[in-house]
Amino acid sequence: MTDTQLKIAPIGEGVSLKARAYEALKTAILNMNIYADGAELRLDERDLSARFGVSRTPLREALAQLDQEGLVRIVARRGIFIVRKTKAEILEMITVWAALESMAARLACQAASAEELADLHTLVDKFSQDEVARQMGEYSEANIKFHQAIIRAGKCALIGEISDGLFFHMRAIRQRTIFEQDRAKRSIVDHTQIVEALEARDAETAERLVREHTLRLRDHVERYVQLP
Amino acid sequence: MTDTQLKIAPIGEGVSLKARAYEALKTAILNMNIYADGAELRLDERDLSARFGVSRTPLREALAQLDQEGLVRIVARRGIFIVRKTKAEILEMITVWAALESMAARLACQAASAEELADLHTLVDKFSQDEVARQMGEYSEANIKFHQAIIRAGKCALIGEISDGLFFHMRAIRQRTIFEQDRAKRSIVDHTQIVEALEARDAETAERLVREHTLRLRDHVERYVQLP
DNA sequence: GTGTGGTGTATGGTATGCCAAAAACCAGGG
DNA sequence: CCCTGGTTTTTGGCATACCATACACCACAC
Repeated sequence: MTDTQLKIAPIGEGVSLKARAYEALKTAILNMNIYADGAELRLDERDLSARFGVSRTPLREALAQLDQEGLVRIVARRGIFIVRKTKAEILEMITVWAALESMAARLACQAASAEELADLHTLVDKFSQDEVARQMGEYSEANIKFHQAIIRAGKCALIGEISDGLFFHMRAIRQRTIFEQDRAKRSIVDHTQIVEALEARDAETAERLVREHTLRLRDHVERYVQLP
Repeated sequence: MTDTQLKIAPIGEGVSLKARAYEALKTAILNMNIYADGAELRLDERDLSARFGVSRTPLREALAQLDQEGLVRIVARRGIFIVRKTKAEILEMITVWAALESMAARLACQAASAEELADLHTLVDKFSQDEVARQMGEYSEANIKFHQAIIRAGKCALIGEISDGLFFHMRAIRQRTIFEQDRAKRSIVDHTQIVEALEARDAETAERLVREHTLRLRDHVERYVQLP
């Protein structure tokens, strides 16, 4: 495919300061272990604006957005605090995730292309063949990819958006690899069955398997994961 | 119950100007028929701040929040535009709604109190008995209450939050009573069956019925509703 | 020592003004 | 009449200054 149009170089960072501050803060919060004991959960507008080199205005807008997304909580004349999700909130997020991904699986039975199904198949095969050699971290990556691929195959952008938000909130927890403890083998079996149902275009079964798989994760977290 | 505590009057509206501007704008947009031909879909920061009697800063923050929620779209140096949802987006919202409410129904089979089930029963009986006499508007109200009651009975706050957002976005459409055209009788049957399944604590059936009910609405909209 | 009231300080909320880019407008030439 | 170029206006983005309140600290009375 030859370009007949002149592609304009993106000159400066065409992004607004607000958007950049938002991304910077989001990744900063993500890469921080907010569950550590001595973690500084308080942010200061003036300090941040000085460190970013921008004024408070765009920074405040970025923080307001993070507040709305639930990553931080802004309290008037008190401060801005990084939110630690409670266990109950985590469980609710997994529940919603189960609802959305199972619906995505249902949709995928109609909407998924043969190529997407092949990709899913590959994802499963890949880490079932040499599961032993894999480190938990790599398995976790593949695990995430698998679930995201199902959601994508459902072709419902809104499900994808909401799920992405949930994934983000849970990443701080998932990093501790607690979720996957002792669940890898069971997951591989589950995933295999899910792919089979998708390939058979069996919506009822695919939906049920995905839902049960994720709700089992929910129960696992409820029973064995302890959160501050 | 006698109050032994001194109830402090809320002196001034303890709410921030941003929050008030947000609410005002939200209801204003809601009460506006944005699908009319001559509808003014453009907002102006300075004009709004003058009309509200507040400065641009809190107003901008309120608008930024509405932007994130998808009610308006802010384009730098172009303007702020009220968003008209496309038909595809409406269909996706109904799909997500189906996923969430069916999960809520499943949860409700475990979590719903006898009282909540009785309330649901009442809601169904109420407008099945004298459905003929009801105006479509009243039916629509009862319809919404029914679905919200199911979600509440599931006891998952996050499902409630997300659903509320979806409901809001669809209200502009629902006001046109297009959704319910020719669907009232079928809905009443559906609702009756749903309540029966809930009362039987039959999670599988309740989930399936709710999902099918909402997905039928989706198909109805897809086929018969025409959006600009 | 303890409680109380005042005062200073930190911090988010708000108002205001300027800036740059996009759009609208306008004048001139063909 | 239409295109073209520049100029003005509009509009959201950003910086800055000030405000109001929650909190901490301290002096003082008991």
